[in-house]
Amino acid sequence: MAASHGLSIGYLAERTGLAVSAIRYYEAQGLLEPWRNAGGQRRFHRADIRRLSFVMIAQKFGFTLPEIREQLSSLPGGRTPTKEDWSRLSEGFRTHLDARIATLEKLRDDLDGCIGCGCLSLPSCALYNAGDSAAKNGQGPRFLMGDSPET
Amino acid sequence: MAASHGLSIGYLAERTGLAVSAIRYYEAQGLLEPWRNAGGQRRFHRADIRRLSFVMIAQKFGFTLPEIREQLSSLPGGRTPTKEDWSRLSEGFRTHLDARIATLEKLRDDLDGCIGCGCLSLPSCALYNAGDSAAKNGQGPRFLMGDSPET
DNA sequence: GTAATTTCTAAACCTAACTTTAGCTCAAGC
DNA sequence: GCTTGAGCTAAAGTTAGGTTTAGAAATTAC
Repeated sequence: MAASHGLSIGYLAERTGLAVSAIRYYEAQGLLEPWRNAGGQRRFHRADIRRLSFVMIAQKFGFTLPEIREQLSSLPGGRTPTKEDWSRLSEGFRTHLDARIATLEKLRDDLDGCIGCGCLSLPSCALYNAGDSAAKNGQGPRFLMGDSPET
Repeated sequence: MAASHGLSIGYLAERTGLAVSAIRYYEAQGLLEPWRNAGGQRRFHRADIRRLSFVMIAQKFGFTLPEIREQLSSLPGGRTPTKEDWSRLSEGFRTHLDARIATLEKLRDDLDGCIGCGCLSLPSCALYNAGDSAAKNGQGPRFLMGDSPET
């Protein structure tokens, strides 16, 4: 099944746990570049298993496919990550992850200051500005939640 | 502009910073139940500003719209959250957030144990099982990244 | 009273990351 | 050599959370 002359897409799927359709999709996104055999079927390098493993792990850290493609293409000759490459790239994962955690922790701190408050006033409540990695609109919300009585 | 007999959707948008289309969408998702005036236009309670504020905050904590709808409907008579309701609901936010943070911290710990490793072996690498709030498929991945040589 | 703004509905479109379907071709097993 | 199973492509579908568009009706402003 695992032909000596390149791996089939089905074999790769079996080895990585990915769906065949996902592997084709990744190719379309430029994460892999299989060649074709005489009959037009995709053939993969054994190293592509490692490449796909890297993709799967990078996704866990919240990277998008375009970002992962960039990480992969930062490797000399667009090669598949080696053990040494991994050490370098994973430092970037660490940074990315730390930032996500910090954002959530800030949100938690703001929440703690708000649990007893309940004003939910949009102009003043810290929760509205907490955890924004980037401000969305020019103006941002002005608004409130503790307002006047009814209707 | 803010008619004494109910608020227009445009006014609500102005007060909350939400797009008019988003407010209509939230209504379609069951988060709001405006009534209609003689001409068929939506009219909202002033308390709906608070209701929308709650929705916006809950989204920051990672809740989906169906989840937020449930939280709102857990209130007696489907009322808009009061200060007291907020204290109770926000405890749930805290729990939810703590879980998300814990997941990411576990991922970070696993990464730290893996940075120098570089095996990326799918059957044995902790990164594959780290941070899964729920196992995805029946079987799960078996797989690897540290495999045999090449091609 | 008329013009400009809002609002209305329904349906289509958007992004991300895939999956599903349809209709065919290729490859492998016996 | 014939029957399956695996693979191929292109296009459409999926989910979440909305936005955009089109064309019509209501409301507000002057």
